[in-house]
Amino acid sequence: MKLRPLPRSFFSRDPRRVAHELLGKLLIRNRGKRVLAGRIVEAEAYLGESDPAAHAASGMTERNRVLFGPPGHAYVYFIYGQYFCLNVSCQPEGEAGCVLFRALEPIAGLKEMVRARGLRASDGEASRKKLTTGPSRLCQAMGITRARDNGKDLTSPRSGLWIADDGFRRRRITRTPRVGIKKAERLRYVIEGNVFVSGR
DNA sequence: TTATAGATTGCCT
DNA sequence: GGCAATCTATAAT
Repeated sequence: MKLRPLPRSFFSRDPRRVAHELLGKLLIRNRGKRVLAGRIVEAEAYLGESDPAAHAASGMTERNRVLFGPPGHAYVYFIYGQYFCLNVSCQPEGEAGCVLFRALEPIAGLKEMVRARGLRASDGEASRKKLTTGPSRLCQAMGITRARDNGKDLTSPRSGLWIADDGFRRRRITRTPRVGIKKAERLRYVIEGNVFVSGR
């Protein structure tokens, strides 16, 4: 399997375009000799300061500064007192915008993911499906935290967290409203029929 | 199968 | 002080 990192130019575009084209790509975590990988099956676009639901809505703060930096970098935020969510910055430097990773299909490092999620190998299919289905679940499975990963360059394998094209060609893509957002724009992108897409 | 409550921190008004 | 781009367990149907 040949893995090619996505170039920075891929992310220097409108988040809607990036979210759509990210489906089917791989999110890869290298931890020492171990490799964790999942295929992106669900993502949401968040626009810049014009998007009231985006963290960038009211300008740059200490928390969201990555969103205004160069494209292709990890924006990890802490939510509900106990969870993390992973985004990748989009648009040229100076302009905000990002894509939220909402669900992966586990590809490599399943045993590690099971352990990181606090499950047991014997837990069965129902819980196996919940391994990386949901923005905070996938962060748990891949060991993504704000302290460790916020600001990392996702276009470089050397950062230990990166995005690759392995030649996979996704099938049909559906658009729906974003999860937990009142304004009902269809900025959520999912691979149609994929079992690992999150609920709602 | 769906509905609801509770967890628990830090960001922003 | 209010509440969030969530998840889990438990209860009700």
